[in-house]
Amino acid sequence: MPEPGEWTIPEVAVAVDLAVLTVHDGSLQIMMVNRGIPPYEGMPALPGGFLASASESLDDAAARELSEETGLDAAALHLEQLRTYGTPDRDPRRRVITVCYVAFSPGLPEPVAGGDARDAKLMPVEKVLKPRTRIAFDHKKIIRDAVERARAKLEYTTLAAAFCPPEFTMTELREVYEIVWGQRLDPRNFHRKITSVAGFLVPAGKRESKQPGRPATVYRRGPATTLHPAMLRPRA
Amino acid sequence: MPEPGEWTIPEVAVAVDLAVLTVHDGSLQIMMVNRGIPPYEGMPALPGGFLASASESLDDAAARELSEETGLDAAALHLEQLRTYGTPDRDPRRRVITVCYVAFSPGLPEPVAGGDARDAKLMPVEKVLKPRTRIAFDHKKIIRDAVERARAKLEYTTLAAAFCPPEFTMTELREVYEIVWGQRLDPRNFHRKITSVAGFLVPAGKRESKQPGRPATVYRRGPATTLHPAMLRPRA
DNA sequence: CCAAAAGTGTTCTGAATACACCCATGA
DNA sequence: TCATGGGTGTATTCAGAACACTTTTGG
Repeated sequence: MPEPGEWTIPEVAVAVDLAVLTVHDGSLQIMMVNRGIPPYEGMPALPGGFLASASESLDDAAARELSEETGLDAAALHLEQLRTYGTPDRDPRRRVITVCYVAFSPGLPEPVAGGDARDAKLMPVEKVLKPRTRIAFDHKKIIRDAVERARAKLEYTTLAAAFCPPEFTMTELREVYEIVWGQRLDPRNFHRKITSVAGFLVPAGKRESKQPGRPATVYRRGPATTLHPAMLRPRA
Repeated sequence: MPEPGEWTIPEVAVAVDLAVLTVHDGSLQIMMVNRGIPPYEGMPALPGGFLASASESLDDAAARELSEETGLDAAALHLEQLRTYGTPDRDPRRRVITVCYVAFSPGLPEPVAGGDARDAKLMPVEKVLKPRTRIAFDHKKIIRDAVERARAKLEYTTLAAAFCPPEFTMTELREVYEIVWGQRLDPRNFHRKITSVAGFLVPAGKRESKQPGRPATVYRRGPATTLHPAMLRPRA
């Protein structure tokens, strides 16, 4: 292994990008910002940016960019590293590698106020991934990977609850699964499956009755993080 | 998103490291090199190094380092990105982030000849991960993640065959599972499960009879890459 | 009372487990 | 022929799928 200092270190800029997914308005949506300058001027892009200094950790940079560009609080969200993208020509100006993160956010009460988040907006993933929709850099590929990560994690973790507000009903949780997977699930078997996982949900001791019909039990997130056995996607 | 050129880009060196796993001598082993200089002089480390130029892709750098430091041919191996490690103090000399790859290699016929691979040697993972074993940088953590990746992938992919030579028996394949998972599996149920996955194995039309006992069918890798349904680890 | 949503019970089916048993070889 | 490992058959168990049915509300 050559040592730094012994040779010319290639000039590589290190960035972080964020794929913030949320379930909103009946569809899976992703937080995008509008690019103000070339390249890809005026096109939607993932929030992100370069390391602020040589001593900033990758996780800190991700949390900072999330807060700066979308006004969301990283401490309240589940942030995890997705993958690093480093094709030499992914930025036409210079060599950039970007360490990407995924975050899973509940539906936002206010449409993201404050901060530098002027341009941040939610876009349906389905629309973003359409072949004719133009997205900056290789961000479409990143979004595809992020969505696949979310889909896979629903199977064996309690991640779905991260898409829900602090208190929610079984139907809301089921809709998260249905929307992220794009599959209808049997409400009755779903109910049984979820309640059989110890610690996934804890009853809030309340009931909610918005529509006609029997009122639903209100739940909060429980301490469990993994599902055993997993809830596998129906193989369509 | 700030733009490169608008501000001072922090000086960050980008490296790739490789966790080359193999099943050898009845245990899961990993390719390590010996560090010749400080820091961590004389300690085992993962093979790896810095990007050769600003135009070298991450995948190419990984393949190049694999070949340079171990003499293995990346084209013949399954190489996949694991994760990026970028704690600010992981290298005491300067800021380094390292994009790590995992590779899965069959047991090596010759103990890795040629190339710059003078110091490359296999070490049992069990030994490497012992608390008292000292490993350079944060490489112990990386190795733990790589092993967990391998364990998980055996469940839902045909990766195990990548640990086997081109032709192998059902027992050799089962031993891969047993060694990587550290669990005994029932040979009879294993046989049925594997043969029921279309395209996992294709019979080579031969039989092998090294020990007393009925000769085993010899197989080659088939075209399948995923397992449906998955083969789950016994929950011990 | 009726429609609608929440939740329970029951049956059926597919897959994992456990293990009895047969097969084919070397010594 | 016997020990040894390869491979098949089969009963049991467990979990998911399908769906009838009960419960509890709004209108």
